[in-house]
Amino acid sequence: MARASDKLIEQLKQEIFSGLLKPGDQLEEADLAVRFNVSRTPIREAIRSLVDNGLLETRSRKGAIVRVLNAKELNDLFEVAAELEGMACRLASERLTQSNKKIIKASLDLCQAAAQVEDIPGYAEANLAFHGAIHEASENDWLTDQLSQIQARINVYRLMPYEIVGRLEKSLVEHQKISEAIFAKDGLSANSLMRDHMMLQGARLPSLLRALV
Amino acid sequence: MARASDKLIEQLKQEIFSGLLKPGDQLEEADLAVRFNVSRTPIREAIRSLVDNGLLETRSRKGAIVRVLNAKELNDLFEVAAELEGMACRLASERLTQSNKKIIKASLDLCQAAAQVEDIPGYAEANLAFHGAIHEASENDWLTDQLSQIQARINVYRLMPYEIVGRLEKSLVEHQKISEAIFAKDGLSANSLMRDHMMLQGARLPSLLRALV
DNA sequence: ATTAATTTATATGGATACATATATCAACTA
DNA sequence: TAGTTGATATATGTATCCATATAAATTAAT
Repeated sequence: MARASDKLIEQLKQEIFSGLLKPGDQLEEADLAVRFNVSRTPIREAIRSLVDNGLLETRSRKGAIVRVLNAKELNDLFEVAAELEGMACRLASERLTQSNKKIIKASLDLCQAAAQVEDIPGYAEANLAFHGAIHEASENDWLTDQLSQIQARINVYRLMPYEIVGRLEKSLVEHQKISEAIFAKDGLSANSLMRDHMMLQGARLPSLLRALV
Repeated sequence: MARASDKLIEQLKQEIFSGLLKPGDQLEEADLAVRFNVSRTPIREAIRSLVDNGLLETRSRKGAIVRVLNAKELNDLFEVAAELEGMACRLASERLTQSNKKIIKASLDLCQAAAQVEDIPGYAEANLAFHGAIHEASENDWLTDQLSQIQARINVYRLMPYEIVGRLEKSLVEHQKISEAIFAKDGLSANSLMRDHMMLQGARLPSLLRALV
């Protein structure tokens, strides 16, 4: 039997990522205990975990709130994300196996299919698959781990209604170029192409923040 | 008043980093509760935190043990550390302020002083100061945070008696070159010099692991 | 009427009591 | 003698209880 707190962690993460819990929202242990029909103990453990994870923050005796990232913090986060994504591309170039190549290609096809019919949620999913495929191809588990954590953090700020006028097409082209560089084992190009790709996302941050209310 | 679990976390970290608790050692909640004269509750919170931090690991109903990193995991960790340290150098080159420059210089002097008299613990401390100064100069708080966490992890494996025959001198020269590149605002060189510097450390891993018993 | 102080309520931090799963050891059978 | 099964013990997981700090509200004083 899985621990109750583990389920709670997943559930709360979902609620944060889905936007149900918005940055700044307060979490009260007693309320959560009633909602999830468990005692306060596993609730407290889950909250602690999420605090350590950086998704919540606490002030002494003031309970936990969903952490709010300001513009600089988000920018810093994106910079690190861009660097590590670029690193993954470099390593993938150096260590590419046939099977990983296939997986990257498949995810790229998904991106293309979604882009053609302008299926935005579909593209978002395919996009994650594409990046995930590259992470795996890096063969560095620590890196893969870090990136999935960072991605989770970024996703909190990504799901709000955002206009992607023509951005799907551009993103797809960038993906294609990145893949080509990896397949050509050109780690240097793959690295910088991915970094640029990520930084373009990051450049949209200010408008995201404004949308945040 | 600080929370009891916070103090426990620091204490347990110290014991892990100091080698008192070795990888594989089991931590029993009741024992710790007696040792620290608190109830099991803060003990459990501390353990959870350390598990999330990656310093401990748990299996269902089997309690917590000090996490053991195998050769590949350590290698993966070093690769990421090297990349992020390099990134810090690049950013420091781009954003260097006069005050940060002074701090880097000061830490470099500490390294030199320690190296001249072959003061190994002194050099280790100066080394941390040097890297820390560069982290700060990157002006990226997220990066600084990640690096300090990674450094803590690496330190667990670093404190065992390791021979540094002539390594102090070499390390110092590398530090000097890195600083020069940063001061010349040559981010590209600073990045790769630091990456190489870190990877040299990483290359000593196999012997470290053998020393681990 | 406004502000400050005291009291009261409530939510977090910590201790303890209780439930349950796993491991160890012993006994019995093949 | 070796292996399997069952009972007991122990450590983890959960619930609840108690203490205390903080916040809110009410009252009193200027």
